[in-house]
Amino acid sequence: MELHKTQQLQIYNSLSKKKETFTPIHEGAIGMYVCGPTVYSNVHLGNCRTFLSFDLVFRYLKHLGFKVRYVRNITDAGHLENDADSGEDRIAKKARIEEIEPMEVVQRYTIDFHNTMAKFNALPPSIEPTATGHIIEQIGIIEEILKKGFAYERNGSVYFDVLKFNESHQYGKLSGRNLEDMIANSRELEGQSDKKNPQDFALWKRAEPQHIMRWTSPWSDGFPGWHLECTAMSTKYLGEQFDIHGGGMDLKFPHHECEIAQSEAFCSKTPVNYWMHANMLTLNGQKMAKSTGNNILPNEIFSGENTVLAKPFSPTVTKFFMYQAHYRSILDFSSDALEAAEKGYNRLMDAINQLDKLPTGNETTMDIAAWKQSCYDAMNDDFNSPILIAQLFEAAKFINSVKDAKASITAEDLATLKTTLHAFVFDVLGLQEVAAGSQNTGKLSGAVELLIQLRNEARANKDFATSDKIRDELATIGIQLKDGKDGTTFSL
RNA sequence: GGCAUCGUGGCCGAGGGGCUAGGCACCGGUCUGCAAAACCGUUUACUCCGGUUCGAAUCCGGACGAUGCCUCCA
Repeated sequence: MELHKTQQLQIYNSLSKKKETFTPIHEGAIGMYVCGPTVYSNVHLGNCRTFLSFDLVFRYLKHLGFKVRYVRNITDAGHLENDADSGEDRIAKKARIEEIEPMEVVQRYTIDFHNTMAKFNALPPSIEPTATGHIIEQIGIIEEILKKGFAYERNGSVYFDVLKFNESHQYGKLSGRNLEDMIANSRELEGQSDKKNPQDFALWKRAEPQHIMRWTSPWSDGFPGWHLECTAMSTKYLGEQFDIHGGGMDLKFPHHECEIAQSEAFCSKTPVNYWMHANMLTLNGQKMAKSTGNNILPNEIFSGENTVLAKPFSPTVTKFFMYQAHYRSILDFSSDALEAAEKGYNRLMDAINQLDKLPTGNETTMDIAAWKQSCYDAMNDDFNSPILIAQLFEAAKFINSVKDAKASITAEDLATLKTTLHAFVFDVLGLQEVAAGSQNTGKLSGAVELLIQLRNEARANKDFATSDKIRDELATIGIQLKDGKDGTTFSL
C-alpha cells in the first residue's frame, strides 16, 4: 500500500494562511507548478533555495507514493525592468551588453541553471516549459479574457482590467490586500501609460521598434506580459485546476495575485488548491537579489572564491544548511552557520557509514518504529525538514552508542533503521556523499598514507620528535591526521 | 504611509499555554606518548510592557526593533 494512504500530510496554504490536510484533486496523483527563473543572469543562491525547497516537496510527495507531475517554467521572454511603460527588456539589455543574441543569453543562463541545480542534486521537473514556446497559448488566453470583458486593448497593448475584475471577483485575496487601499496608496506613474488604472497589468505589450524579442499577435508585434506565461503553461499541462502552486515569497504580489485573476477571468475557476511560498535567503540581513547585487553565486561557494565565506563548501553541505531551516522562515547566510552545518553533516554521514559495520544483538534499546514515525511526522507537518534532521541526529547518536556497545540493536531493527535513514537522507533530502575526488587526490592520498606509515613507525620507536613533525607539517599544509582505534585517517 | 511576517540561550535554528527539538561552540569525560580528531555527558532561552489563566516563551493588546511586498526579482 502506498505510504500516502497511511501518512497524513499537512500543508501550509498561503491562501488560507493555515495548515490544511492535503487532499489531491485526483487520488494518488498530484499536479504541482513552481515559478522558475528568468534566465538573464546566473542563478544565485537565493533563487536556489526556493527551487531546493520545492525539490524537497517533490521528493517527499514521490516518496509517499504519489504520482507527481512537477512543472517548472523557464522565463525566457523579455520583460521590462519596470511596469511604467519605460525601461528595457532585461534579456535584450544583457544581450546588448554582452554583444550576443537574446536567445544566446537565454541559452547560456538556462544551462547555468541546470548545471547548478544538478550540483545540488535537485531532480529535474517533469516538464520544463518556456515562455517563448507558448506564445500561441498565451495569445489564446488573452483573446478569451478580452471576450469575457476583463481586458481592454490600447495602442496595440492589452491590459487586464483589475477594477472590472474586482467587481465580480476578489483581487488581492492571496496577498491580503484590498483594491481600495491600493488605489488610495498608489503613486502616479512616471511617464505616459496606456493603462486605465495603475493596478492594471499587461497581458500583451506592443514592442517598441528597438525591442528585439517580439512576436506577431492580433493586436501588435509585441510580447506577452510576465504573469501570463504561468497561467498559460500551468493550464496547459496541469489543467484549469491543480493541486499545488509554489514560488518565492516575493512573487506572491503581484505575480501570483495576477495569475489567480487571469485564471478566474479566463475559465471562471480558482486555479490552485494549495499555494506554497518559500521564504527568502538573506545575505548580511538583506534579501539576495540580482537587481541590488546583494547575492552570492553557488559556484563562488563551491570554489571558495568569495568575500563572504572563510572556506569553500560543497553543494550538499550548502543544501543541508538550508534544510536545517524551515522553508517558510527567512534564513540568513553566513560563514559561521555554514561551518556549523558542515560539521553536523559530517557527523551524520559518518554515522550512516557505520551502519554496515554495526554489531547486532538480541534486543534493541531504542524504539525504532516510533523513531521512524517521528521522521514521517516531521515531514507530514508542512515539510518540516529541521525536525526531520533533528530526528536523523537522534539516530546517529544511537548508532554511535551501538558501536561503543552502550546500546544494542537486532538484525531486523537494523535493517529498518538503515532503510529509513537511507530513504530520508538520500531520497527525500537528496543529500549526497561528498565525492571521492579526482585522480590527483588519489595520488595525494597515496603520498599521505606513506607519511602516516612513517609516522607510525616513528611512534612505535618512541621517536615523537619525528612523528610530531610529520603531523604538524602536514597540518600547516592543511592536511589533518586523525588517530582512531583502527588506525590513522586524514582529511583535507 | 499601506499590507504581511518575524523577534528563542555565545551562534544557527525548531517548537508553540504546564512534559521545555537539533546542530555548532564552551565545559567535563573516554581515547591518546602528548595533542588533534572521534565518541559520550552537560550548562546557558524565549525583545519589552500590560492582560487572560491555577499556570504564558507559547494566547490577546500595546510599544520597540528587523525583514519582505506595495516597480523587475526565487
